[in-house]
Amino acid sequence: MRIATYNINGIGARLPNLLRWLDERAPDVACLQELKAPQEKFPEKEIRDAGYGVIWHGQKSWNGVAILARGTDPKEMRRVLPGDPEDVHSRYIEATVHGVTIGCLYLPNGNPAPGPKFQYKLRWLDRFIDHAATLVARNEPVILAGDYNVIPTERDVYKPERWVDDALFRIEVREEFARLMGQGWTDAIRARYPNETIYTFWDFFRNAYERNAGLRIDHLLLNQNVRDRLTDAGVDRDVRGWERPSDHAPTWVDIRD
DNA sequence: ATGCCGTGGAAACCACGA
Repeated sequence: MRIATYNINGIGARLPNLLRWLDERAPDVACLQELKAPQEKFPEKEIRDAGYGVIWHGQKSWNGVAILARGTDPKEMRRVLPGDPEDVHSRYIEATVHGVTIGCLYLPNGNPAPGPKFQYKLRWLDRFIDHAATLVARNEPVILAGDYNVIPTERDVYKPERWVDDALFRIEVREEFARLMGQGWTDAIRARYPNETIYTFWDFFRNAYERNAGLRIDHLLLNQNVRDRLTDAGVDRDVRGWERPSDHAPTWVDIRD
């Protein structure tokens, strides 16, 4: 069973790319972020015609998350991150698919830092860690997949010294991420490739993809129940080189049945 | 050191992203 996360940066502009990726790679579950579409403008028919059941939480202009499941409908568990009724950003949706609980998240960017956006990011991370604590110990498989907007370590960015003041790499954010991992999650890409340079995002400009000036910010965290079932993990980095690509590449895990 | 690019929405510029 392959579970992928893919920040598509606008489902309107990215639909052909998304449909090609679903057709060629056939992930069993796909967590999408940055739909950038209101609820009623999500291309449900095209997704279903491609063979996927789907739930989504849209928002005009920004954010927006979805969970696709091949040949079945994801069973929705929640569509907001608990802890702040006044937070109206569409950044979290959670479902079970074939007995696996899957949280799909789009963590706030947080730039510029410091500032209100950075404070929002830290608050959101705090709420996310609280929610993750309720999931990590479950005696059932749980995977938290998405665009974390967190560079976990120096190995995960092409030039760490340039990013120390950025909201994706600031020490407060890295410490929060480490606190989350301390609950007992497994970073699947890092578990599969302990010592390699792996990126999931390349900026649109300055030929970042061609120079491999990337970041690893899309993550799949596995709880202890599912960790031992991990057989493979990777990044579909070639998708970043397709026509009209997102700036992120699909990132995935394979889980033994 | 920096939105130089890309998307969406509104209205031929701006907000936002990382």
